[in-house]
Amino acid sequence: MTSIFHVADANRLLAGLPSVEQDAFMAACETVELVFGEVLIKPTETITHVYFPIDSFISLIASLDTDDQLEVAMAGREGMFGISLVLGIDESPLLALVQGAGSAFRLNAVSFQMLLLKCPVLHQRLKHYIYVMMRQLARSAACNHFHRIEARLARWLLMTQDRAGGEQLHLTHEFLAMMLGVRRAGVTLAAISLQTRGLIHYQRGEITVLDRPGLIEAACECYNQDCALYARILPVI
Amino acid sequence: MTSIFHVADANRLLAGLPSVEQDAFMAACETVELVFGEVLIKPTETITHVYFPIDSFISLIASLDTDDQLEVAMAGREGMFGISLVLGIDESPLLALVQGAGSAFRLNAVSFQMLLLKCPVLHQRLKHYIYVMMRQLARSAACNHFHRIEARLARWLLMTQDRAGGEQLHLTHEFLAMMLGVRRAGVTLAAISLQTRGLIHYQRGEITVLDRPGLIEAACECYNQDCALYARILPVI
DNA sequence: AAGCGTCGGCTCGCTAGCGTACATAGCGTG
DNA sequence: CACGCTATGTACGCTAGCGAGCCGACGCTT
Repeated sequence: MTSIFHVADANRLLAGLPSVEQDAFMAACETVELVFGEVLIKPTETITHVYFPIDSFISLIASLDTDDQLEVAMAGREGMFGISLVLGIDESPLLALVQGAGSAFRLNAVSFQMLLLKCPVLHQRLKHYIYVMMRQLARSAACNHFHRIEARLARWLLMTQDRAGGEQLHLTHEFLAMMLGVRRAGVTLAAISLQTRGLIHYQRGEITVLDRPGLIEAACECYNQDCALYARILPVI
Repeated sequence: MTSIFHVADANRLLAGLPSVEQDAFMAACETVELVFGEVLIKPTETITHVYFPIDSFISLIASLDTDDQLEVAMAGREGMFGISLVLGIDESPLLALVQGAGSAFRLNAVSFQMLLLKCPVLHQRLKHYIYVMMRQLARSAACNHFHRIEARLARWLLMTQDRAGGEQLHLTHEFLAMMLGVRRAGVTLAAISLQTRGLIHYQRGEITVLDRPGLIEAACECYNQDCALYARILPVI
C-alpha cells in the first residue's frame, strides 16, 4: 500500500490511476538518478527511455543551430519526457537537458508502449498532457516574442521553483541566458532589477526566491495561465 | 473509385488510407465552403466540428491578449483543424481564422471520434500529425524569437503559397503584421526589400510570388526544416 | 597565501523594431 | 469624375536588446 501511495505522490501524471495501473507502472519502471547537466537526448535521436521525474527536472530546448537555442518546455514531477512515444514516434523533437538533479522513474521505450496498452487511464492522462504541452508551446512562442526579459525571467524562476521544490535554485546568469535565448548581460540587468525589488537574492550561482507573490506579480501572465491550464486539464484528483 | 481517389487527393492526411477507411470518412463528412476572414473558433471554446481543408486554409493564432497575437501554425490541405479531439479534449487551444477561402471536409465532433475508433490507420496518421505540429510549434517559438522580420515574412509567404496553391495571394501588409506579431510598417519595409530583390510583386493586397527559389533563399531555414519534417513523418505514399 | 577559474557588474556603440503619425496612391461608388 | 476608403510609403524619436569586451570579486585549489 505504501508503494502505491508513493507512485501517485511521486509524479503527478500518475495521480489518480487505478491501483492495477499503478502496479503495472511500478513493475515496468526502475528508479534512476539524473545528474545535473546531463543531456538525455538530442533532437531526432531515438528515444530509448522515457522519464517521469520525481524530484528532478528536465529542460526541453529547441535549437535552430548552435547559437540560437531556447527552452520551450520543462518537465518536472508534473510531467514526463518521451511523450512522443504516445504518438507512436520514437524520436525526440527536442534537446533534453537535466536541469535539476534528482530521481526519476525510467522505463524503456518498449515497456512503456506495452504499458500504455494495458493502462487506459494512464494513456488518456498522457494524451491530456500532450494537449497541455501543445498549448504551452504555443503560448511560449508568443511569450518569447512579446514579453520583456525581466518578466520572462521571473516566470522562468517560478516555473523552476515549482519543479525544484525549494527556495534555493542552482542557476548562473550564463545558464539562464541560454534558456531564455538572450545575452548573459541581459539576464544580469533583469536579475539586478528583481533583486533590487526584493523579490530574489542571488550569489554566485545560487538564486533564492524571497517573495514569491511579488515574483508572480513581476512575471508575465503566462505563468498563471500555464498553471491554470494544467490544473484544469490534469487535476491531481 | 473516383470518389476514393478524390478523398485521398483532397487532403494529404487522408492519403494512403485503406479504402474501407476512406469510405467511412466520406460517409461521415460533408463538404463545406469556408469564407475568408471567418473565425471558426476562439480559444477555449468547445470544438463542435473538425475541418480537413481541401483548397482552403486556416491560421491558428495564439493570443495573449487583444494586442499580442501571433500565428503559430497553419492548417491547409496538408493538415486539419480540431486535432485536440484526437487527444480526447474538445476545446480549442487556439484562435482559428480562415485565411484562404475554399472548401473543406467537415465532421462533427462526435462523428469524428467515432470514426477514429473505426479507422486505426487514420488515427495513427493523425497522431503523427500531432507530433509534427508539436515540433513546428517549438520551432516557431525559436524562429519568432531569433529571426528577422524579412526572413520570417519570406517563410510565411512560402508556407501560404504551399497551401493556397497559386502564385497570387490575397494579403495586406496589415494582415501580415498581425500574423507575424509585428508592426504594419515593419512588414512594409520587409516587403519592399523582397520586392526590390525581384522575389515578389505586390499591389493593394495582392502578392505575387515571382521567384520561389529566391524566396526560399531569403527565408530562414525553418521553412525547409518544416517541410522536411512533414515529408518524413507524414509521407504521402 | 597565492593563484586561478568562475561569476557577475558594467560599458560602448550599434541595430531591429516599436509607437505614432502623416502623406500619397489606387480603386470602387455615387 | 469627384469622394472617400483602404493600402502602402515614409518619417521621427525611442527602447530593448545585441555583440564584444573588461574588470573586480568570490571562492576553490594547491
